[in-house]
Amino acid sequence: MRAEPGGGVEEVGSVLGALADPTRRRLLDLLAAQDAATATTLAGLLPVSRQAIVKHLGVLDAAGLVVGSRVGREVRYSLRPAGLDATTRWMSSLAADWDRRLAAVKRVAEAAERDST
Amino acid sequence: MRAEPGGGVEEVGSVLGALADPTRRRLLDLLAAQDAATATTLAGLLPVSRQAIVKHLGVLDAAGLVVGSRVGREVRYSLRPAGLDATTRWMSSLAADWDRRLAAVKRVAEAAERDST
DNA sequence: AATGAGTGCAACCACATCGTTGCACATCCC
DNA sequence: GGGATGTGCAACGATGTGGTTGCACTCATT
Repeated sequence: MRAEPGGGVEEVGSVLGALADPTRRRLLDLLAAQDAATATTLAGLLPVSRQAIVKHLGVLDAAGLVVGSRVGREVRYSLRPAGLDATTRWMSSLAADWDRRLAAVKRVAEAAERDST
Repeated sequence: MRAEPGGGVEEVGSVLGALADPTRRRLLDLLAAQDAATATTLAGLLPVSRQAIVKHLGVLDAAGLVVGSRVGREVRYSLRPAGLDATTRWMSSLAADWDRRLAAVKRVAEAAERDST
């Protein structure tokens, strides 16, 4: 079963982990630019072997960010709108979450400031 | 020199990498909940050694998400509002970026749909 | 049917990462 | 001063990760 961002805590890590690698981010960029591509094609655009690309696509797939579908003898990979969409939403909520916490931290800092002066 | 999210591409990776580890995310949670804490204290709250905590805090510091300041014989670590703030902003812009691309992908998909029918 | 392009699987290597332990050094407090 | 507490450094081990290569297999094309 593929990871569905927005679900459990486990998925958070898989998405962040997938996004942490620069080659995988480039892969997402490339896929966004051309809708769909095969591992072999992508390997021609990046300075790594096809097998390395395949592994990266596997990680991205496991994180629910990408999907591959077989067409004849080749496998076309493309972005997974649902997964990416969920990820962006989750990121926004995480950002909001942190905003709340930072606000709390700032309040404490200001209170300490007042106490010391 | 510490990483400043919102700056170059390199920092993106360091922040995502820092956030990818569950123990580090818990560390951020704990720091958000109590404003400041030492590595020794934090080690008491998590199932890992103090040294492991120290390393994690080092990674978080390198990503600009946390800061440690010496107070007598102990070192108090706390969240770094500037770094986290920049990170949340960057995440939002990344999300927006993806939204644009996904919209483009969807247009292409719909066009293909029209062509094939 | 035979060749070529594309994929899948497995072994392997180098290196990073997460975790440990042991010990030396600094600092507070009696 | 001397003991307790906290930090810093270093070595080490296990495991994960990014990358490679080699080879077998599948499918299209002629």
